[in-house]
Amino acid sequence: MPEGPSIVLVKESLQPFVGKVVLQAYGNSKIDQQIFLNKRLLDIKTWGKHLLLCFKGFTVRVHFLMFGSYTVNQRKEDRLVRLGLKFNRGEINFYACSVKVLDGDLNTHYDWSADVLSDEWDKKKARAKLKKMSEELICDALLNQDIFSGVGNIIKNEVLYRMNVHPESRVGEIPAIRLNNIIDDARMYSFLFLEWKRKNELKRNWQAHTKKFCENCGSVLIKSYPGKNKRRSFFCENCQKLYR
DNA sequence: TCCAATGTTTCGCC
DNA sequence: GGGCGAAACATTGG
Repeated sequence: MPEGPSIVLVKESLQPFVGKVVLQAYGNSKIDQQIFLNKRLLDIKTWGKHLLLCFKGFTVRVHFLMFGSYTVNQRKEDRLVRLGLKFNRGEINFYACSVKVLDGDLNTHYDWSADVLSDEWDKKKARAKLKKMSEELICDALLNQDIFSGVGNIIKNEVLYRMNVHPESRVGEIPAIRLNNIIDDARMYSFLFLEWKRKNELKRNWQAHTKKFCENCGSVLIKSYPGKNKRRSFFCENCQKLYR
């Protein structure tokens, strides 16, 4: 569920509710649920891993974290609903997610150019941000949502494998061309992820994530928890160059 | 059966 | 107050 492309698919699946009016809101989220009553769902957007339900004057941000889920027109019997929105025809239910209300103009809350899946994605800005953190390891930088909003651990592992760069490489030591390639591939792979996930063949296309062997050279892939983030990394010491 | 894990925020300590 | 790490949250597949 959680990486950016998966959230785009959630958005797509909820399109039938856009333009509809909320008749009832419920659930155990701490937000004031009165605010939804008789309000029209105007639009659904995403910013990286954030799902954004837009109403007049405010937006609800849903973040699925690791384990969040949702159902459409049905409920999970054995789960508490975090936030449910009932419409004239049908309902949306969110579970085990983070829910927050954002007031006013969404554009004051989000820099769309940081979202790797956005039309407004700006790789030059990503480049400039990376320049300011030359000591950072690339495995941490790729997970930085201010730079690569929407990139998660799977995308991180796959991009570094595809670009032949070791996760513990220092950003400032990676040659400019190669760093540019990583930036480009973060976006490119995110779209591949989206289409593979849509067709239910994402896992089949993983080359590094959770893999045992390098399909290029046959070496055993290293599994470790590098960097500040200490997130699971899979990489080939033979094919992925360490810059430091 | 158990454990790790597609994520992020908050809290406590130094 | 900053930096760091642990804890918290909560679900599912391997």
